Amino acid sequence: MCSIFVQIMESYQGDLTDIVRASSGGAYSNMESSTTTSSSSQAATNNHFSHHHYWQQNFFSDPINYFSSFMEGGTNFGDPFSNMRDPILYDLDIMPSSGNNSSPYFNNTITTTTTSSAEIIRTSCGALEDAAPCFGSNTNTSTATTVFGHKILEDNSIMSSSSHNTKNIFSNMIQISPNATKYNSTSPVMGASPRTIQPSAVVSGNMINATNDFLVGNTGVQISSPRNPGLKRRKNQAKKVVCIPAPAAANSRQTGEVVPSDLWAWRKYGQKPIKGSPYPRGYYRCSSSKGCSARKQVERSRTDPNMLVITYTSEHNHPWPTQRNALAGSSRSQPSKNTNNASTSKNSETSHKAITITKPKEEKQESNNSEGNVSVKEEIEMKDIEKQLEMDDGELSDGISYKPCMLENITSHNNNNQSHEDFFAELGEIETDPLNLLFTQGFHDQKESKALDPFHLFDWLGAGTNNHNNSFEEPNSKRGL
DNA sequence: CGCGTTTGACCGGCGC
DNA sequence: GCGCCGGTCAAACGCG
Repeated sequence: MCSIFVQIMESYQGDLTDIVRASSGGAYSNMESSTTTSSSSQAATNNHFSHHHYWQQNFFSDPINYFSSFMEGGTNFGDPFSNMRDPILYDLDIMPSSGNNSSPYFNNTITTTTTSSAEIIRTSCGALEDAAPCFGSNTNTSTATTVFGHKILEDNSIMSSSSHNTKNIFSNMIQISPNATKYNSTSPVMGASPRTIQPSAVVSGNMINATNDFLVGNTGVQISSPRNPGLKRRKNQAKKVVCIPAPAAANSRQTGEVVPSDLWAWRKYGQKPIKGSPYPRGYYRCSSSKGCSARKQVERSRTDPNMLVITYTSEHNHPWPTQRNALAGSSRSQPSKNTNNASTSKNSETSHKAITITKPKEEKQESNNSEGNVSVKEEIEMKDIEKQLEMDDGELSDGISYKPCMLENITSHNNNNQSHEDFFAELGEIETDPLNLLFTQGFHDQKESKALDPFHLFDWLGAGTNNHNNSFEEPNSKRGL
């Protein structure tokens, strides 16, 4: 299973050296373990990337908006566009359903801390095993559980989960451990009790509030023109760090990283070698809209070259890019691409599907969540889990319901099943994914008809980012399986 | 033409 | 005060 940690940091000048693995298994190991019978070992890690291109690509929608969207039912940050759904949610939903028979396995766990100087949101994403058919071979052994949960964790949950090494999905999470105390004193948003983030035990507090504090509280953070003296350093700038499995280097450009795609259009404006790291850091800003201050930095973890660390800074001040915008400038070709036919038939078709799939066959009315369109099926499946989760998370009860989109066979998976169970048991309330409906139906349909290639969606989702190169263009060819 | 990347230079914060 | 370092700019260039 792959794990993604999103870390929200207040006034954190993160040092990637601080990134550590929670466990020896590492994200990849987890990813692998979920998809294969073998226990975690990093042996196969390189091959994972291709398998997970799909989710990687899709998973990286703007975490800021992503979180905000579900935290406040899409209304948050004081952002006029907060209602805009983050494509990431789509991604999350898509994944599970995209699978064929074997249940796709996909978890998304988000945690955060309120009090810590570093606001942390973890996102754990299960490997898309089943997407594998589209991506090529898959070790695909035992049934992967279709666990598709988006969860918000409280720190205790995290803690405990981390303690269950073999059973908990968190056990192998990579953790970003910022120098939590570094800027405590200066951070207005920081909680009263800053604390150091421990590698295995991260988060605390109520995520919602924490996030709100962070997100909303930081809305006042201004990022003006870079050369503006007062703002250049942005010590207090809100940051979110995402650590993900890095795509195969071979798929990247000469000097660039394979940056997971999202719907936002990013333009690279700089690259710098980072001291202490053999890998350069790429600087991207949102090109979807002029004046958008959203930026991100992409670099490989110095501690684990297989991991990409993406730091998001600031927020988008505009709606989701339109299709056109998302695609704008994305046409730049990559020399070695097009090895995969599936990836070539891009955008028009898929995007259309993705966009048009806006209503689930069955909708659940989330009273508090204006966007809470969740299929009944899903809800039922998640009922039990949610019950457990609800108990843990009082914060989320604010009408925010964040549910796993596709939860199938939750009990039917292999050796990792239990981890999921533990996982959910320890998680906070699951929220309804506001974006579920978008892809939910689409994938159900797809699932049934198999007519819809996950790649198509993938393409669509990936269209917003840099280029084709970032992604999944060569799911098979680069896989090395 | 409009978008992207590349890349050297510039600037400012920070530590010594 | 100096140098290191990270973040950004902006010109040059590529691509469709």
